[in-house]
Amino acid sequence: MTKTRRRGVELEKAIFQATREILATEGLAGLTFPKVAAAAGTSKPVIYRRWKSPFELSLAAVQDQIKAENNGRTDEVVFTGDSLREDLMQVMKRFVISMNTFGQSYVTTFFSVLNQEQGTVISKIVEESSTIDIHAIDRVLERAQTRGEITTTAFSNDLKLLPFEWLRYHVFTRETIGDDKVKLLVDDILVPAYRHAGSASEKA
Amino acid sequence: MTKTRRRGVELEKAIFQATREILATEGLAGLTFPKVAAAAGTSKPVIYRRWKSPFELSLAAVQDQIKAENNGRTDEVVFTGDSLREDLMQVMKRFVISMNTFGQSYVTTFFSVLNQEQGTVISKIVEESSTIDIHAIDRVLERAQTRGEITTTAFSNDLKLLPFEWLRYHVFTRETIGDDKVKLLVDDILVPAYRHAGSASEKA
DNA sequence: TTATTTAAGAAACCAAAAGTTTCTTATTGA
DNA sequence: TCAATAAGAAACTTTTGGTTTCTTAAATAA
Repeated sequence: MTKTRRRGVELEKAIFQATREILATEGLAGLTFPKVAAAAGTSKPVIYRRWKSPFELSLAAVQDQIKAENNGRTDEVVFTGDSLREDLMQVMKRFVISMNTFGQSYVTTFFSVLNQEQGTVISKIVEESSTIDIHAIDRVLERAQTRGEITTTAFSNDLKLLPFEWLRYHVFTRETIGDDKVKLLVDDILVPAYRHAGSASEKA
Repeated sequence: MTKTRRRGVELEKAIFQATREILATEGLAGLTFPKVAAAAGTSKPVIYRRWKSPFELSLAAVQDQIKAENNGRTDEVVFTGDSLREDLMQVMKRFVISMNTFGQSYVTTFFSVLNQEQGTVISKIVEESSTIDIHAIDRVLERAQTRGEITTTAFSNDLKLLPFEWLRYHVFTRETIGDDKVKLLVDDILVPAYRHAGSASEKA
């Protein structure tokens, strides 16, 4: 009988997988090297040799998943709608999908809990995705302006980010985001807001 | 020299105080009975006799503070504005203030981290405050309808809760919520959204 | 194929900190 | 003043995270 002994990337994949499972069930606070080793069916020294802290391991595990699922990022989408509403629906639906897959554990585990230095690392990640989100909205707005649906594309970043942040909130609270929320967002919030900017009353 | 030895409510207050301090600095993950005992200047058995887990203690400590600061709840506010916009500003500003005081630690510490059963307890708390929030918005909308500013008060709870949830999101991410966000919310989001409902185009 | 290198896994060990028990004594109030 | 209650000190147990050592499987090259 040949004792099978995994090593290299194969072993690493198993460790990442185990890490993500613990992250999902117990959060970052419950992630310890001994637990990971047990869950991955390997030994503690293997983990300690590779990573300095559970936090670093968690980042690696999440990035591994993002890399694996990195087909169809919100960034490089081709918009095909023929109205502001259609384009917005495309952006938001795509966002919800990516959120409900890898985003689920990624966002949920990484907020709160993080003390001092760790917070900055997460801030970086959020900032990056914010850039992508804003970029997507900008393109949608430009298309809408070309069509003549809106009269300006000059909106604050706060406004542009609001829909994404609101959806993320619901990920925090472990709710499942359904089509109803997306529809509400697009039809009752975003479209009116963007159209409203062209109107008269701009109070200071 | 008389050895002073606290007991009863006096002692309990000190324990709650210490609990909140640890909660604020290290989060729920860092809250342990020995630490609380040390911080409160008492002994471990005192804590162990009263609470079953750090989580239960944390709930008690936060509720204690809520009870103490329970003057001026969003619920029983008398609205004095003479427009939909004014009333909305009052609601949201009050929310931000309460959020920036006890809400700060309360919300920040309790999301994520929570595994299974704990999540449901928190959901309860959030649900309760949601009820209050919706109630406040309802009253604002009724007043606006009476004034003739809007034609209906029939909006989904999702829509009514959106502003509160968006603000809470920013509390999560440890940002400070300024007047700019409140103004954006009221002028560029809420007022247009509520007014929009009366308009023609209601797509399915 | 065999020798050599690399790295995984088992097991024993250490240290720190959470949790428990016992006993003493201050405080309250009958 | 005495009895009942509850706080605090201290010793102890248990758990668990982290480290070290050694054995041996797997990969690589001679």
